[in-house]
Amino acid sequence: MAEIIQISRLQLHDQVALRLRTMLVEGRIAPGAKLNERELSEELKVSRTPLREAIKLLAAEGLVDLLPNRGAVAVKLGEADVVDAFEVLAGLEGLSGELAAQRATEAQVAEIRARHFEMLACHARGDLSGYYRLNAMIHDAINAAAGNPLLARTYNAINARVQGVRFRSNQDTEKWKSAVREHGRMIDALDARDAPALRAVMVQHLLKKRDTVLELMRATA
Amino acid sequence: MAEIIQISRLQLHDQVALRLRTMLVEGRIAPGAKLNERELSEELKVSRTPLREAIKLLAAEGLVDLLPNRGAVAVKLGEADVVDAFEVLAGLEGLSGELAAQRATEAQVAEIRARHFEMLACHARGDLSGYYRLNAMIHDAINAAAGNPLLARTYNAINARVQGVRFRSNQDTEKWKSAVREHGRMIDALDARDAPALRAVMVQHLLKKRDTVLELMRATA
DNA sequence: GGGAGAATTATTGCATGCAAAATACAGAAT
DNA sequence: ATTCTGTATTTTGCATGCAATAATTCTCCC
Repeated sequence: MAEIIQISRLQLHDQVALRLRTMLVEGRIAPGAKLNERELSEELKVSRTPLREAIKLLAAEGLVDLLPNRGAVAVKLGEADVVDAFEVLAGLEGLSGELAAQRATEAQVAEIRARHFEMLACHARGDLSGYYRLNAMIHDAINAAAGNPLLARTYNAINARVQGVRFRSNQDTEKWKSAVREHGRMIDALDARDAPALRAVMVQHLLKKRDTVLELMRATA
Repeated sequence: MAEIIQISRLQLHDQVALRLRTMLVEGRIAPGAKLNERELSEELKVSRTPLREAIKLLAAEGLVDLLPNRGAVAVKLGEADVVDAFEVLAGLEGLSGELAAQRATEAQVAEIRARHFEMLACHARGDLSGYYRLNAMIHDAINAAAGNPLLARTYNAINARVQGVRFRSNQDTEKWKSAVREHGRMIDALDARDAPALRAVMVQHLLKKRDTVLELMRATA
């Protein structure tokens, strides 16, 4: 209940930021496209003031570039940007894994393990979107278990930048299988409370994902 | 010249954000204090619109908290917040060191070494503010040498949160000497291109700084 | 036909105005 | 005296208006 009230009480600029964010991540606003304030304010049925505030927020998150006196454009990620983003994400996830292995409660470990099996089920069924959903949940849970909200927030902010390309890079069967195996090793390391191992496997996992994304970028370009 | 034009061309909301940021970091706006829009707009001689945009930016950076329909308050860092921030900073600096050891050009290494000696000079003279300035320059240079602009930006954003407490924690002679020794080991590791060593010493350095800051917080509280 | 320059249009950036929410306050009831 | 309640004031949040900058179109000249 409280949740619903919270959501309905979201201020206009936050609602707008939310909608714009998904539009950007899902590619409904194409990379490189200009964000016209009048058009968007009509489409979203809000005045320009909250819209502009939302755009400033997205600029801080790195989802749009702000050109003085010329408005905002959706960022178009080059290979270098993707490499940089994954480098930072790998560092953050590695830290997250290290901390989670040390700090996770048994209940948290059990929950992560359960999600892991649900994810295996999605993999078995070939349910990619379910897999992605569970995958994100597991990573969120690990971030939560790490017990550092700032780390989680920072990770999510940077992840949002590459979410678009991540999400379009539907990996092939072989890569998928290998990603699942890596997830298995994550669970093992977490069970064993082996912090360096969990760090290593999470970093490795992300670097592999980076390569997949880069391959896709090169293929489509 | 271009710099000056750039600066004068800074949009109003960016100028306001800049001024507010320093006011927050330097404690001219006390932690926990409310940011009254009318007061601030009169003090900074701007209308509420760019002021509000600037406040939103600072909220994204984590320097102020936004309470719906009740405005913004300067964040008051608890011990947990400081611990979290330094944990993330240590992770990022560790990564930065690791990459810098691999990627720095000889010219960059030389420049960092030169700055290091200038810093030693400040230490010898007991010039704390010069020391801090050089210290920050060295860390920026290492971030630059790491060759990941996103990493540098992320580091700076999180560093801004704790800049206030960092900067007030004037360490005693013994701690200062030990910090200088650690910096020496950084230069050695960078010279030797020993990435794991540079990572380790930078993480260590930051964790020590964290302890110093925590001591000060406990002492003043 | 093509290009340089000027006028027009569109768009952004900032200021102001207005309504809704929150806070402060005064008085009454317990 | 304290707490509750209704009102007044303040303050925030959003919409709109206006000026300045950039984009576009049109005209004139080559």
